[in-house]
Amino acid sequence: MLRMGKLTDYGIVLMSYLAENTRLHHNAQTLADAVRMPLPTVRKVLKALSQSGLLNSERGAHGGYSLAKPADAISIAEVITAIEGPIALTECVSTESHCDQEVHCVVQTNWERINSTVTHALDEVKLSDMLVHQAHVDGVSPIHFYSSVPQSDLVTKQDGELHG
Amino acid sequence: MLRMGKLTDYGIVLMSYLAENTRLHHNAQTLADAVRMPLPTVRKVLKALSQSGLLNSERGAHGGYSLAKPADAISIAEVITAIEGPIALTECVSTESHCDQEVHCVVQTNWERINSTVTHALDEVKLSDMLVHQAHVDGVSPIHFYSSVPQSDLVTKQDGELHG
DNA sequence: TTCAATTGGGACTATAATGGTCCCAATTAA
DNA sequence: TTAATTGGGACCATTATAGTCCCAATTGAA
Repeated sequence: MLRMGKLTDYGIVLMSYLAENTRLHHNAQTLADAVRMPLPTVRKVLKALSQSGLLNSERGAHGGYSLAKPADAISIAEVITAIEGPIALTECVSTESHCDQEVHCVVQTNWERINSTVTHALDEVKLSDMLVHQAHVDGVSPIHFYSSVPQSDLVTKQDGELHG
Repeated sequence: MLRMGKLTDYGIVLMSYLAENTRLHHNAQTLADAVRMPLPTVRKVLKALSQSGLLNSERGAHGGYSLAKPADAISIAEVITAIEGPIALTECVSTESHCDQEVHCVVQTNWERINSTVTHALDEVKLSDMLVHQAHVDGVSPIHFYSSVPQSDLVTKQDGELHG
């Protein structure tokens, strides 16, 4: 099974949500509520997306996040890369690889081709393509953006509860 | 990073080797030697490939493995599936998924599309495509089929360096 | 028949990766 | 100043993976 981390899935969901509500102000707490994920995890994902330049962030009171580019200019590949690092199916095509046999490795060349094939495929799918219901459904509430991810796992333990 | 297990990489290498030497008799030990991987691991991978019908196997003395189909009829997707199970980028598109929100989950539909895009891409690459040097090099020894995978294991993991 | 060479089908363990949580510093507005 | 908020980690528990090993079943040959 080709795998992608859960955090990346969260990332797609969050980005999709932001793509839908570009006007509003979104801080981590708001997003966590809207998407029904635990705040700490949401914050982690948002940080990664922000660091990669996919999100603009503002600190301080009234801070928050917003898309750095239009939704049709953000590809799924970018989101994946933001959270999981460069797309590389095998170690040998990653930049950190230092396999001694590289020079002789015929397989590597082919992996690179496969890899770029996949990367291209994921690059053609834009964030805006994820908002299908825009065209099909009217009046869909944000609740429909819930992740594919297990709610059962999501224990709501949050670190922001300092007020007694 | 989109990940694929090392065992799958081994699998590709082994399959490639078998595709090159279709005539000869190949038992696990022979293959392990040819490809310079530890025997137990090679056996594990060969079992998986055999179980999925990509390899024919013969038991008993003089037993061994051979490709079940011509190399141009075996896709990379098949090999991946044989070793890692069905290709599914996220849990929600896998058959074992039991996400309560599935009905409401708009994202899922899109993931399925992305997933099939990737699957198709990997389906178009055949095992025979991995044997590039057939056309370019003459007299290449099996040694060139070494895996992309760690001889000296990759321990260079330092991701703590994050500053925009 | 008996033995040796193989694959089949696991079980098992140590290690690495991941998910998830939490803490505190820096920033900003009121 | 104080409260709200992001930034940049550290930390731990759980899971997944790689890798090894064992023994039964099969087959060919002495």
